[in-house]
Amino acid sequence: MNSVLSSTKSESLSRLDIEAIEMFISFLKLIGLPKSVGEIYGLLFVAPEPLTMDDLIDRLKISMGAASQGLKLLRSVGAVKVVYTPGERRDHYVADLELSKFAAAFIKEELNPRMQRAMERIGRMEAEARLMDDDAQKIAFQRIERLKHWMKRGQKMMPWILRFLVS
Amino acid sequence: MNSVLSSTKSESLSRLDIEAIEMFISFLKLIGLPKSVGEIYGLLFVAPEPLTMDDLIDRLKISMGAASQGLKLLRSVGAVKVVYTPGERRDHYVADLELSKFAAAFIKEELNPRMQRAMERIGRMEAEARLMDDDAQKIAFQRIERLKHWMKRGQKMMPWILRFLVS
DNA sequence: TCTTTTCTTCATTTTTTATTGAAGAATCTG
DNA sequence: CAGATTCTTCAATAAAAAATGAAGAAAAGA
Repeated sequence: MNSVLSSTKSESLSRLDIEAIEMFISFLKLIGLPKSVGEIYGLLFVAPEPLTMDDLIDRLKISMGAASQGLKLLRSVGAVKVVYTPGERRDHYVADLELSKFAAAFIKEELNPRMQRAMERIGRMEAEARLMDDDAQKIAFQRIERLKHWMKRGQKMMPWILRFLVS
Repeated sequence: MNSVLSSTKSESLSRLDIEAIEMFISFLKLIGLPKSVGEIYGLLFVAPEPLTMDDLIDRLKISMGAASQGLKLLRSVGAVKVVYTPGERRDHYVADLELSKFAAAFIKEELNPRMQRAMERIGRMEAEARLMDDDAQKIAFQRIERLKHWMKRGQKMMPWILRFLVS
């Protein structure tokens, strides 16, 4: 059992905690993640010891559902790890400090699939354009070329970015 | 006046239009822009001739307000230009095909300001950490170092990305 | 196996974000 | 400058996204 002294429960947030949390809320929002996920990761990032879900619920004042789902997401992108603590019933969580995980997940889960679908779309657009009369066709192909150009550029850039991120 | 034949009003969307629109909705959403902005840019991107706000309202079935605000935003990032058409009362709009404008605007308006604020935050975090006792301080500085590391990495990367985008 | 604790899921509610459309400002035309 | 047209703004509404918490599943211990 936790002694009264060692319990991290119901400790309130330090200024350091709050700075970290606000920072991650802001950055993670950028890649489309909800506030609660930023809060959870932010707190875990600065926490000197692993925290339980209860700690998070308690200190961040978020619901059980938000905590569970947020941790699930963070685990799925590898940004949070479970630390099994012998003699403790609950799971304990720590932040993986490798921030590139977020960017990598964003690229993998958001950007790449869209690019994939865009390539298919471009194929269909070319088929449509071929049915047009000369003038319209010329303009259409010009624009489609532009799209292809940017797609290629994106695809050339991505591996480079990933390599840069991984260090 | 528009002749009955040349009027582009109330023409419905071709499959090509729809592919382009869906594509831009999807990509612009990625950088936090609303659907209506994607629709507007998508249609302008494939339109062979400049369109008026009315054309957009008509063909996309969006409200006057959405059209006006969407065009304002797109103009502000340089993704749409006004083409003055002699003898025509209304403004005519064309898409700037330089897609990098979106990425550049995103970096300038979203990413950079956040990085700026993050740097300030990190300064405050260091001040807070200095007030902690030894053990906690050591851990705190370790994490703060990590943040600084990623900030530097980001800031090194950005100009490179921008140069790459501009071509 | 039964009981207790911890965690997950998901229907509902809340919050946030985007859209609408009417009022009125700005612009053009004669 | 009056009248008509076009465009912008913004309060109200609608739509989308996130958070809540209760029901129950999974896991651990007795």
